[in-house]
Amino acid sequence: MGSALVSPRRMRQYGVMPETIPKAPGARARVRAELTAEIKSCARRQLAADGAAALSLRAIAREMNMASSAIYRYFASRDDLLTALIVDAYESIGSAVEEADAAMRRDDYGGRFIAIAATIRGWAHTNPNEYALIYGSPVPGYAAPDDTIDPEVRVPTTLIAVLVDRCENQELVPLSSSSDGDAALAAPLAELANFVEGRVPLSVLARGVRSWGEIFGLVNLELFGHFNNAITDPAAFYTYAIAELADRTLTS
Amino acid sequence: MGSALVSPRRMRQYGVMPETIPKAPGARARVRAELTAEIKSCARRQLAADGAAALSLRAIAREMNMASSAIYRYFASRDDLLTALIVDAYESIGSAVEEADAAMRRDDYGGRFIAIAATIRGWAHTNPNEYALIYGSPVPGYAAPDDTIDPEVRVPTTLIAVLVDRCENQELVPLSSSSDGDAALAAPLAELANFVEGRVPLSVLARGVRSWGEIFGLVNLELFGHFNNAITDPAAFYTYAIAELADRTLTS
DNA sequence: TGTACATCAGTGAACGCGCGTTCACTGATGTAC
DNA sequence: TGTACATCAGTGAACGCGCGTTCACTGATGTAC
Repeated sequence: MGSALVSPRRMRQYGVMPETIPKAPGARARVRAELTAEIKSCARRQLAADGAAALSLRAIAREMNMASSAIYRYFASRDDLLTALIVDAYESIGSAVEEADAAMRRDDYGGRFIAIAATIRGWAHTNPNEYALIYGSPVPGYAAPDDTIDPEVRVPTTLIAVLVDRCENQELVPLSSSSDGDAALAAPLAELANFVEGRVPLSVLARGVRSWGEIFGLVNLELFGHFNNAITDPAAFYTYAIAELADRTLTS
Repeated sequence: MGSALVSPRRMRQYGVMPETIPKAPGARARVRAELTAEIKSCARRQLAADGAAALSLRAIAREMNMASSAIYRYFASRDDLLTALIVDAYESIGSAVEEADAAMRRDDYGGRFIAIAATIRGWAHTNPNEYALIYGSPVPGYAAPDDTIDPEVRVPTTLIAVLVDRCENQELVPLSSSSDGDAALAAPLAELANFVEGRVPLSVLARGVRSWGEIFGLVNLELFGHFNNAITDPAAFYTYAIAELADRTLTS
């Protein structure tokens, strides 16, 4: 593997970078990145088959025709691999949601909201076990490190951005029970309010959180089997529900 | 254990049933029921410590000072025990919710709704791992048998009962977008509609499902850690949210 | 440019562990007559 | 009523398995001069 590759140093001497010759980071680094990715995708396949708790380094090594000890060249421990998978999952759904949002006209607030909500369900259906990994019950004995926070926050941040844009760029008709509720909400939503820096009234922020809850609640209930024998067509119902939800979240 | 007990047959001869003497089902059956319960409560403790995937028959036996093989006198397999725990958890939250509902005046629809929603969150906080067991990601490699359906359905059924009562006993002002939506909802909600036998308009039924989603969505997000660094006081926010939700679910 | 050395990927054996489940058994409890 | 037999709870050893992780090692790739 990589036996015909030329070293980065030699490339720099030549002053050229032909397509067939690996780029700057070096052949070894590239192969390393590829194998790291392959381990993760293999792990993801295993995740899909048996869930996070059953994730096994030995099984991955077996599937990759490596010694089980070789995995430790790429991940320091099982927990490290799990963290990488969690981060990847958050980044994956985060990008999907951000792209869906970006594809809509900026001032089509309802459209953006619906696009985001639809993308969440779509991603969850395409990647059910990664979804369960990040939005299902926490893996026993595993404590997520701080690296997961930033990726985790991308979805709710995108949702909040819609609210912010809606409030900043359109004349805001105060939402029905807003004036009464704002005082009661100041303390409970303190952190979130600090994040949006007053660009969104508390009552609207509260609606945003409730929407966040409803979206993931519906997806959870469906994906984890609680709609069986009750909701005949979950996709159609979801479409209906998020249209209504967009309406009530973004208009007075 | 039970060495001084008198047999049921002898009791029947005596014609008396002193408190100190075991009742009809027989001493053995009673001890058996007690030990079965003890195994389950021990398993529940283990669940709380390490999650469902880590549930171990050997660990339970160890904690109970039994041979690991003895557990098989009470549960045919690990999956059987897991099923029993799942059924118990559903029954537990089901009873809690039904009792909370029953404690309210029948025609206080908002109060009943709020009581139900508050009880769900309360139960989840008191029994976080049982909650995760039934509302979190499914246990890998475990397929819930049909015995779990009836207990599972108690919570949503109680919620629906409030809607039914509300629609049957109060003059119903049609909910805003109901007339338009009903056609689109007929197919997706067919099974549920069949269950309520037309006592509730489809648009109201849809609101019920959405509420169900929001309630469990909010509880899930909070319990599984997604409110960290965002919602400062989840309990207060939840109280606010379900009050609003009750409003929008039950009034026009 | 070629050579000497350092870095790194991957190996295979081993450690120590816990698991679910089966089985032949002992002894206590319940039942029929 | 007491006795003979059947039922059942619980034991302890064993089977076969997979796991995460460590370690000393080999050989290939990259680097400095």
